[in-house]
Amino acid sequence: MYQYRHPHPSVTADIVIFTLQDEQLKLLLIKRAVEPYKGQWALPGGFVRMDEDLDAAARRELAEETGISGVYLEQLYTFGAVDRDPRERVITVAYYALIPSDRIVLQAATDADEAGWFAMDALPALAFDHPAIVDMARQRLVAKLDYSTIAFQFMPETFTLTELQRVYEAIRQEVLDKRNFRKWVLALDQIEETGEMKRDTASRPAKLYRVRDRERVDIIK
Amino acid sequence: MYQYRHPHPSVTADIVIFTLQDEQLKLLLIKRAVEPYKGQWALPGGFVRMDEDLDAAARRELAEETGISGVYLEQLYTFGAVDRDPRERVITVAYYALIPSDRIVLQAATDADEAGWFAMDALPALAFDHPAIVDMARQRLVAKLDYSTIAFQFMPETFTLTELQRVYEAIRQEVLDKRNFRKWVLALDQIEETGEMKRDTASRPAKLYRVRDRERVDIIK
DNA sequence: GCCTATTAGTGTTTCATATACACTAAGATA
DNA sequence: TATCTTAGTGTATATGAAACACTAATAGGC
Repeated sequence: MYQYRHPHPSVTADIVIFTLQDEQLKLLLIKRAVEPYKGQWALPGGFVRMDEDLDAAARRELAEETGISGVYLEQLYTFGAVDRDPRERVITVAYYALIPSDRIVLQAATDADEAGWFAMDALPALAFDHPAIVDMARQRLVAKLDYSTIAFQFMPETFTLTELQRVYEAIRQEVLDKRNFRKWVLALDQIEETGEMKRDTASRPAKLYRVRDRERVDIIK
Repeated sequence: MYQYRHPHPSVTADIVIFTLQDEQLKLLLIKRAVEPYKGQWALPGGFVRMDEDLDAAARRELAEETGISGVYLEQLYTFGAVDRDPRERVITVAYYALIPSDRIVLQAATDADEAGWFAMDALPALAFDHPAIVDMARQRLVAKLDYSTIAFQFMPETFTLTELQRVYEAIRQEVLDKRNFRKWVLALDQIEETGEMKRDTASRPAKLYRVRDRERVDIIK
């Protein structure tokens, strides 16, 4: 048992894990195996250990739930309403992560009872205040599309300009002009031609591109 | 004593309190009365109580340290490095607040041993990881100048356009073109003439303006 | 009362960036 | 070889940002 002279809250790290699949923005959710909200879908997450930083806790949870490491992860917001957890005071530091579409792993690799990808416009009922967390994460992602190169984090090693455009369109929920998009994205000077072509298609082959520096997310404008 | 089956961190709310004084961006700091970092300057803040939300904790600390309430307050980031506090694991949810220049209260009204306003370019040594917190707050403030109406939160009830311009110049550390600034700020459609003039000056009187909706901070562009 | 100093107030031109818009090219398949 | 499908490309227009200098109103000194 651990004793303190004043009451202490629990602190968790919850993660909104985004990916793009079938030209749709999707979210990884896990089905809760225990009360409260047993059987309901929720964001992956768990308690921050005493010997790990907040980012490390988020990365560990991400790895445990998805087997994925080395992806873009950013702190979103800290949610600490008194009654957000019916058991005890739990403050959660929410993160969001972006998974390249070629790194979506099998659900068998996950830690939880059941896990699944859900399209943003077809989410199931979520436990706790997770709807608010998801909503804020989506807003942040949409906002960051405009002033950063964050969207590249969704791309596989190589990709075509049309594929990249579909990512922007899926997140912003609108169609973009092809010529203007290409002009804009090439002017960012963040992607380069690989020299290869995408050939497995039944039409004209498309040039393949790669991100110059995958680690980096720049602020633009 | 409070007992838990797993170790729990302490959670605090620390606040970066900005104001503008003498055309300079300033920060409220308190001198620590106890170890660790006794005698050093630090951000105001304190433990989050079990029965209060995070925002409420930040507002309470703000009131205790400055006597000020009802000002703009926004969550900044949560800092939780393992060793950021030498005593025990302390995770701090950092906030920043903006104080109108006419609401700077006497230091006698504060809770702490000693408190004072410091210009951003002449800060004393700060306790804990507070330099990093202050730095992030300054960056956030500068960024928000460009895409929100946050700067109005620094203004008193009525003010002249020149005074408003000085606020932007102090925060952005650059001089702005008078005509372009006025065109831009009036086009925001967020301030209006009071009909009064500022007359206590030894030159041409200036029109006084007020913010239409002081509660509101809009995202612009 | 008038001259001087000080800050307030005002438009237009130029440049850069964003938007609108339609046809040709390359390969696969029938 | 004709057809289908997606890739790839340029220009004209509109909108917003930046550069730039003089007149107006008051206070204070003479």
